[in-house]
Amino acid sequence: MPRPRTHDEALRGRLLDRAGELLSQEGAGALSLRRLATDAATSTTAVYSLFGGKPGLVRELYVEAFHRLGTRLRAVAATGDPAEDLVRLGVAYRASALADPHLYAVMFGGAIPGFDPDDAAVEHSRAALAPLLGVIETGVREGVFTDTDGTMAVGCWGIVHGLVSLELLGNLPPGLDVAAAYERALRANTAGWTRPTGT
Amino acid sequence: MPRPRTHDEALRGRLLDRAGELLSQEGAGALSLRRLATDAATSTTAVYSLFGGKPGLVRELYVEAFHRLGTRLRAVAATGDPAEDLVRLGVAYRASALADPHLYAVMFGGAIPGFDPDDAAVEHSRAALAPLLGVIETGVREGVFTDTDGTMAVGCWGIVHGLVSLELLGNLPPGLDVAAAYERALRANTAGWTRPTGT
DNA sequence: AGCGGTTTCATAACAGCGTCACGGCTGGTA
DNA sequence: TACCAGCCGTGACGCTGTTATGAAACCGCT
Repeated sequence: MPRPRTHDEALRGRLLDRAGELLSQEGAGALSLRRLATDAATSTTAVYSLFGGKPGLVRELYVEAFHRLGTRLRAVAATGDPAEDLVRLGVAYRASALADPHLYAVMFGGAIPGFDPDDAAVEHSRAALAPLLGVIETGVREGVFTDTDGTMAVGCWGIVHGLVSLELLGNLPPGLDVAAAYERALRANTAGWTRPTGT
Repeated sequence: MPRPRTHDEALRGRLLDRAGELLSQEGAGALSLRRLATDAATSTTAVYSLFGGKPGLVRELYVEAFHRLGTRLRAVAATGDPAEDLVRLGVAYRASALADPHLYAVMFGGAIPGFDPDDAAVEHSRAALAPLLGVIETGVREGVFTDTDGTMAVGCWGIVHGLVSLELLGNLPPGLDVAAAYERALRANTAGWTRPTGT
């Protein structure tokens, strides 16, 4: 009979914790299997037993990262105004990215060369954005937003991700008040999807 | 007297051409100095003489990439309607990125680990976006756009870059008509910056 | 209790990477 | 013509992810 898989859960946790620390504190370049194994008092082979290799390990960090992002987005309280909620979601998204830029780079920046998320992992990324879809659906139902086919969610995700990416990569003009510009850009984009009312 | 620098311009051109080919055809992972040197019938040391190292070589590709992007954007003819021009610029931007995704990854994706563009290189990126600034300025002067402090350009660049990034990384939902959704999202965002007129 | 099959993980090696010290060759300068 | 700064080929160093090998630990079974 094949012995059931009895991986060392403590070792697994240690590796994942330390990998997250290395990534967050020193960036993707510092996340090498040898250093990770040394820091976790094991050898590089353990990573292959537990995760199948470096990409498998990074996949866990990737999924965890979207889990955290989803938690932060779900924590945004509804104000009753879908347009306002949308902007607040965007602000929370940016805060999450700025809180751990290297982790954000793993999610969207292709920071680790050998790693490409599979479809199942990408599914986690979409699940994290459920609050965005919820707010838009509410707004459409209330007649505030004009979206008909889900394109609005794509557009909102696009501008949020794009601005955060540009900021993290240092491509925004120096001296710009990023927080203010970010919020204004989000409000403008939201306005473009908002049904004109007699305000 | 020190002899003036008499770099082998032919060798320099061969290296840059082949580096661009390797990057475009097989991605950032295929761009190794050893392979590049072999393909160009030289040795890796030549890259250090001519470019100072791999980051220096990639810097040339980076600048060239923005030069091409700028050329494509400048080729977009003005229609007289700034809002329409803005969308067309966005479409040209996407076409440029899709034409060479790996090159786009060098520009914005951090595809090559050791490479971070210096300020002068980043300046080239902003220069390539001059047509965007021009269209917005025209729109503001004509009273079509409501931007006052340049935030609109940041927002437009953000949504364009964000959507293109998500598309290239495979994060958009499968089955989506990307071209149509992209253009609709751009029109909505533009509408959010457009002064309401009695249409 | 003790055995056998199976998995985990340490050791050590391999190929590939960017980088650089060394040194021969080249070609403009004096 | 003699010189010598600069280019670039050779070879090495330390790093990376990966893997073949083998010992030890563990499970279910008799």
